[in-house]
Amino acid sequence: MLWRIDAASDEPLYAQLVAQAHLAAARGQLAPGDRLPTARELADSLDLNVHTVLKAYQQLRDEGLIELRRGRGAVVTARAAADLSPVEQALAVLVRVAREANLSTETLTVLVKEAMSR
Amino acid sequence: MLWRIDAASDEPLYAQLVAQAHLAAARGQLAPGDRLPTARELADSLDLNVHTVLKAYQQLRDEGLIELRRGRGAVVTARAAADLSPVEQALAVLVRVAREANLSTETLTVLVKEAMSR
DNA sequence: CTACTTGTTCTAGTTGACATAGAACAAGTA
DNA sequence: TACTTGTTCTATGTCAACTAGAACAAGTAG
Repeated sequence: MLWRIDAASDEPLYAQLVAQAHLAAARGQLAPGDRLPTARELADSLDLNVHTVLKAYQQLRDEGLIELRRGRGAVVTARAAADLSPVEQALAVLVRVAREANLSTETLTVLVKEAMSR
Repeated sequence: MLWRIDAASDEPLYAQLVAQAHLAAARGQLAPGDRLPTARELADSLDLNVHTVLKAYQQLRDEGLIELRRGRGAVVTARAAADLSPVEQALAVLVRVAREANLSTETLTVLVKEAMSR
């Protein structure tokens, strides 16, 4: 899969990695059993710190997308096959109506987090 | 309107204020022509710094919800009547499908910001 | 068994956004 | 004119994110 990181974004680097992995899995670019690059490899190629990548991997593990084993690296789990297309569709709708209401990205983010915490 | 601020939230205080004002306007608790408390007043009652409140007010002005005038304070604009119910509905859908896909709030936030930036 | 790989854990330092604090100022109100 | 209130400026403290380096543990591969 292709990793695209925006260092200028206000979104944490590790969170960007997590989101990208989810999208890749949803698009079939990551199949169950596939291996992600080792943390040290990915950190090298993206010019990030190993710890940043590891934080992303650990969150991906918490979310059930990968398994982590010492000496072996990160392996995509069976559960990773989850279909994200409903999410992308819901996202598109949300963005459209939010724009119509003149909501800033920041404001919308607060609303999303609030809605998720309920 | 009632202001509810969560100091423990990872969401910036000013952003919480902005989101709350939008919700209040959408729910009719803020009608065009209404005045918000002055920045100094609101800062006092919420135990925040004036600058924090002013930052929220300035963003609300940028988003077209209020007008700011020295000596007078913050007045809700006509545009504030925008209906947020489509947004709340879209939010509910998004949260449901995101939960089904096991996405964390953090991950979903990245996806939202990415979608808004396109 | 041995050598190597790779995630885990620890400490430490830097940076930038957020929030606080205080002050002077400008533009409007009464 | 006196007062209110947003605007702008400087300064400071705090915290998460990121970087950095090291030692360690558990697995892989020969």
